[in-house]
Amino acid sequence: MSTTWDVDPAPSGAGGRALTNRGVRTRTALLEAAEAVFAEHGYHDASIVKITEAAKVAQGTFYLYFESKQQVFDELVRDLNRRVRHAMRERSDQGSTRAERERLGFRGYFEFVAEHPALYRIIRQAEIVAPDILREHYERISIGYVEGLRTAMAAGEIGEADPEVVSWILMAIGEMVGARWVLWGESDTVPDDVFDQVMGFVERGLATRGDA
Amino acid sequence: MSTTWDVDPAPSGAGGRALTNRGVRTRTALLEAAEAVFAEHGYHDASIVKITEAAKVAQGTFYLYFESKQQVFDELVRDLNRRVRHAMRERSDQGSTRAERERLGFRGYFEFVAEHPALYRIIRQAEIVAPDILREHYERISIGYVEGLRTAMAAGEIGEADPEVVSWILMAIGEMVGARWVLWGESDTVPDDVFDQVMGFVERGLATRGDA
Amino acid sequence: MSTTWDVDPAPSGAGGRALTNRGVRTRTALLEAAEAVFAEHGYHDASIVKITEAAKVAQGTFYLYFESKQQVFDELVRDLNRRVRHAMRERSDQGSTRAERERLGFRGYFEFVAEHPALYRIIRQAEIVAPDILREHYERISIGYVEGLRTAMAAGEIGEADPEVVSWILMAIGEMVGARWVLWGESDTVPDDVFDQVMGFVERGLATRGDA
Amino acid sequence: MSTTWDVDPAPSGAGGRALTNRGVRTRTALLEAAEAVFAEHGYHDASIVKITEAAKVAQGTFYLYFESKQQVFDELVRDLNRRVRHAMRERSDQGSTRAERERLGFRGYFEFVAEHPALYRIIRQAEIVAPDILREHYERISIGYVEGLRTAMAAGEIGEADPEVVSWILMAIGEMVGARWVLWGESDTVPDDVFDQVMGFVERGLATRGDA
DNA sequence: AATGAATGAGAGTTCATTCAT
DNA sequence: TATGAATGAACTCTCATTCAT
Repeated sequence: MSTTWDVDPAPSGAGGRALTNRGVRTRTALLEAAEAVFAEHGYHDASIVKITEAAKVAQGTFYLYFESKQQVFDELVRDLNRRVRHAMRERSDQGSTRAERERLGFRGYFEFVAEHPALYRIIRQAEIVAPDILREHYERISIGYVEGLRTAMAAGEIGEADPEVVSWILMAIGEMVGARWVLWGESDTVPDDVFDQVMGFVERGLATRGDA
Repeated sequence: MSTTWDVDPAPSGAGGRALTNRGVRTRTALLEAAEAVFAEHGYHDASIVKITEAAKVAQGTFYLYFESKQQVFDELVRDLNRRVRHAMRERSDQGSTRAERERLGFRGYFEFVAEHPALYRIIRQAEIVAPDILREHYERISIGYVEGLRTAMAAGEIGEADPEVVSWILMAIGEMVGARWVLWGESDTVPDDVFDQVMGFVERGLATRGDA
Repeated sequence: MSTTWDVDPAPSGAGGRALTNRGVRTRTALLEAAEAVFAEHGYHDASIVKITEAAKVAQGTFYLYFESKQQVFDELVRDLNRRVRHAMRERSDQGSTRAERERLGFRGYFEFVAEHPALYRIIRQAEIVAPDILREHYERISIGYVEGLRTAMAAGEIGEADPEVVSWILMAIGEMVGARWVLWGESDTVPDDVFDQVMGFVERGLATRGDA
Repeated sequence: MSTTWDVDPAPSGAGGRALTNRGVRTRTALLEAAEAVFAEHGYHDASIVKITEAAKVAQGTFYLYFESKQQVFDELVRDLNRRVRHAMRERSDQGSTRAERERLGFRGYFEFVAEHPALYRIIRQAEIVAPDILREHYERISIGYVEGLRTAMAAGEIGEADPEVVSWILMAIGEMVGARWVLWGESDTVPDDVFDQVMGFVERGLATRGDA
């Protein structure tokens, strides 16, 4: 079920040129440094100097691997998207019932946020800095959701509803709760009682009219 | 029930000094210009030059009324917060049943977004540029919600649940749906079928277990 | 007979904005500094830092008055063009016979080169850096020549010939002799014997067939 | 009559080391690439990357054959000088009378310019980039002229005059007319009427007083 | 109250050259 | 002989802020 954009592209240099092993290492170092720096300072206050310093390479080296500051950012957002989706899918696959998979998926998402607060902030900046890629990001997560929702509806496990709308609602909840209780909160994860409240709301929202 | 931060503060100059009538006019012009410029270019690409040009004053004049670029931005976000809450409350007050008020509140929010897409973008930038004020923004909206939810729960109109968690869920849904169907969408408002789907989910989520 | 491009344009800032007295002074300082720096280092090795240092202003100040390095250069070339033509015309106007005016014009040109070797080098660079403006430069000088040549032909003082072609020949000679004997030469001016040789060639070249 | 600097020097590597066949091929490729790149972009905007890309070798390879960017440029100018002189001489040798040789020489020069506009631009840049070599360039052409002029004077074919001065005048005319009518002009060569005008001026200029 | 000239640090980016393989 | 990664200084240009009038 994996689509083309799930595939991790082979790393290449700024002109699309192939890389030696050494080149791959440097590129990775730069990408990781960029991730950290963007997260800490935000897109605009992240500078190439800071990134190259963090990667321990000279300024010019940056441009051997990326065409511009914007380009690394874009790549980072796409990369993050792949990783979030992977994390969620991996977790939810372990559940045996539909509801359990739902819970595990959310848990997986919150854990991901807790582990990569850096990346979370990057996504949020994309609204201004790379709007197209942000939409792509949401679309992709949405598509994954829609699939599962359709199956569950067909099986009568959840009520009939427009799966696309529902998918955006679920994303919304995940993102906001993640921000409020993981990023801004004091604890490292969404507290159990809050999590239960959230899942309660979601389950009722998804339920066939008349049960829940 | 209005709290202190609901009150529109009397405008003052950069040093907190009182303003003449002329001063008030200039300040207002600058604030409006800033709003437009921040919305169009984003925080970082908005420059003082652009703002003062739009306000038709000299560059130096800016600093007679604001201490820094950051400060105008903060003020703008706070101002926007007041306006959104006002718009929502005004609308929902016109409903007679709880569910109707809920619907009207959401409608009000989406209309506000449609009319002020500019301001919506400003809020989103605040995540990076003025995180404290952004949290303040959400908290205030949350508090308004919580009030209403508590009353409704007491009246048995909706199910028992942690009203704070629910309030954040409602905000999440409003914001994401607003972005997806109003800002990025082709239409000027959330299409009726989508709106119904959203409200359906919300009503089920809020419902007492066993009804809906 | 002065044309529009002979008129010295009122100095203005980068955005075309009007200048205060102080502004005019700074602009002039920058222009003079640019002239010196371009001449000494050539277009590419002339840097804004060097120019602003020479003008004793901060780097940013440069951009209050000029939009780019290229723009100052263009302006400088145009300015120089005005000055060369003025110098030549002024000198040649003092002559009483046609041949004398010819000699005085050349003398004026060589003197100008001797006094402004800086500007001479700037012109030469224009070939690469601002080719359109360079052609403009030659065209304007040519036009001035053509006028005088036509009159002289009508009066039978020189032979019939295409005045435009002749004008380019005269420019060519002036420029090359100026480079060879003034700029690269040891003396500060074209030695008398060389000058006489040059004028001899020119006079014969201009002469009506059969005399000289 | 050929002098030492007419001899095409055996190609060698950066340290003056001898080259294998393969080395010679690489070096030639670089030189040709450099010619094209300098001509298209000008000295400063020509980069080693562009040159090595055009030559299809790696960046580092450049420095196996040349010590610096400047050095290739110098070599290119010298090479060009050889070729222009060769082209002119070859053409003028075909004439039977002195005047005919004169015409053919000019024609040859203009044709060369038309065929190698690229190289023409390189020469012009040398004024700033490699002034000494530019003077060398003119000197060499001048010397060739002087020879011929002296012979013609001795034979009474042209008037007595300082042959050096005359040679610079002739170069001046060739260069300017070439620029004006070949490079900037619409046609591929100097139009016949212009050419006749030019040669008329030159012949009169060279003539013994009293004839022409 | 208002102007606009001036500042200067810092941004992203380029490029001739060197070095390790 | 050839590669291509790495360097780092230098470049042009922007902009929030201050200052003199």
